Amino acid sequence: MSKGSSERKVAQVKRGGGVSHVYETLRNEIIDLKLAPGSPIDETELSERFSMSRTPIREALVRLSAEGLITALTNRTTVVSNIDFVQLGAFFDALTLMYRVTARLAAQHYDESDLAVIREHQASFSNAVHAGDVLGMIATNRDFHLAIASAGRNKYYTDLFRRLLDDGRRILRLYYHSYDDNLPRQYVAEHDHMISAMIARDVETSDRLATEHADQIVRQIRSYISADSRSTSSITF
Amino acid sequence: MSKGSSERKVAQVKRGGGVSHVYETLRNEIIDLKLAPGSPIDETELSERFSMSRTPIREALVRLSAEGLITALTNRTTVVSNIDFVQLGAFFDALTLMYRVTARLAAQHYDESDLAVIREHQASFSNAVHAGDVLGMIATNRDFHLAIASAGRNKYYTDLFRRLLDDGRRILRLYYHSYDDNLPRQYVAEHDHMISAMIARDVETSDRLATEHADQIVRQIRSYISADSRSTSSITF
DNA sequence: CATTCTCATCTTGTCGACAAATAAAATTCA
DNA sequence: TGAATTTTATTTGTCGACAAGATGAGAATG
Repeated sequence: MSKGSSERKVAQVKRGGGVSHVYETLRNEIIDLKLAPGSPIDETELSERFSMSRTPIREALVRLSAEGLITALTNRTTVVSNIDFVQLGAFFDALTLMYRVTARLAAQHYDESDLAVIREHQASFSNAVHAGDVLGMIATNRDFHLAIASAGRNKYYTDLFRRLLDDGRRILRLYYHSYDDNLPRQYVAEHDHMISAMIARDVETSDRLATEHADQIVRQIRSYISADSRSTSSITF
Repeated sequence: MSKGSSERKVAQVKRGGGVSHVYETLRNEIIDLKLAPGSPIDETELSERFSMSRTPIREALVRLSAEGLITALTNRTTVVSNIDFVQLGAFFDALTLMYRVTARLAAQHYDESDLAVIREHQASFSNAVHAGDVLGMIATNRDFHLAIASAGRNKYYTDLFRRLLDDGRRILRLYYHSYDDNLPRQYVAEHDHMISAMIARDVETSDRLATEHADQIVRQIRSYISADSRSTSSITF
């Protein structure tokens, strides 16, 4: 713009690769609450930040909008979607059901490669817990459960579960300062039990353990919300 | 382009309204199989057809891609997604579960306005059945069940259910020529029973009826597929 | 005659610019 | 002073054009 012709494009990785980069970057920032709910998103600003035209930026935003992570008001500025506390009950309901269903299906359909991936994520989660890395816990926990869902071989459940876990990440991120110290260790053990039941191809036990795990997490989040004074101030508009 | 300056834009409805028009038009054409699975989608061609630039066309395509209705290969032409017969078991599984869950929740949470909408769609379905309008049946049946899902007040379930019902529309559309004559009438009766159970707020009966209804539909589709010789030739990709 | 390389053409991905719509600021009028 | 209205400015939606990558035809070579 100002420097002239010599500066082409620094990190023009691939033709079409910039879009997914913007998409994933923004997606992570939204889920990790680096972009606060309700904060406006300026296309021109992003265009400068990623040093690319508004067109690919726009495409990434459309994708995020389709996922419900941002809300696009026509002709007005688009904003980061709010965390919908009104639908919290629906969230817990669906989350619990997906925990159960994916655990059942994983016990039925998993193969050795699935198991390897699951164990890997469980190890990462365990590491994050012992290191006291709360953000790592939240992320690796999500990956662990998503790996179980993948082993279940049902894309419909996997897709919904991913959406739920990501919404959950945002909520947990909001309350992570009060993240308890002993609960994560318990989660590690519960994960191990779930893996054992899956290996035994024991559908009913897998279901039961998943239910308990889900109930535990729901209870945890509920207690955070009721204990935290911010819960009311976060309910915007 | 050639005529000069006098022709501006004929149906420039609203600024930003063209995108959703393209989106919905293409969406319906894909679901109704007017656009065959695997058929290529040319942006320039659509640009001429809707008499607008490629930019809004592209935005609609990104949305459809996010929904999984079209598959975009980078730098290559995008195609209408295939009906995934490999995942058919997963489809039936998720469909049945959503029938059950939404019926349960509707019995718990519906209000009078929901009931009115549901009855309206049921009437439309009934009309389509008596008129022998197969395409109308498929569409109104979808709307009926989606209305029940809405009454359940859980956006996660509603969104997944919509996706499932639309995938189901494509499959039914593929086999509609063998659509049986007496089954639809039975469906009308089953729908009425489901409404009655909902009004009685009887969760367990709603669940049971939904399960039976789902099993019936799954059985129907399965019989079509096994009876139809096209089932193998349609497995493209 | 088959195979590989080259080149032309076509489609997509990206860009800069302009127009419409909205939000903000300034001005006028009661 | 305050409310209504005009003006300005910012931001989004759309456009036409160009460049990168891909597809396919035809030439060249073995």
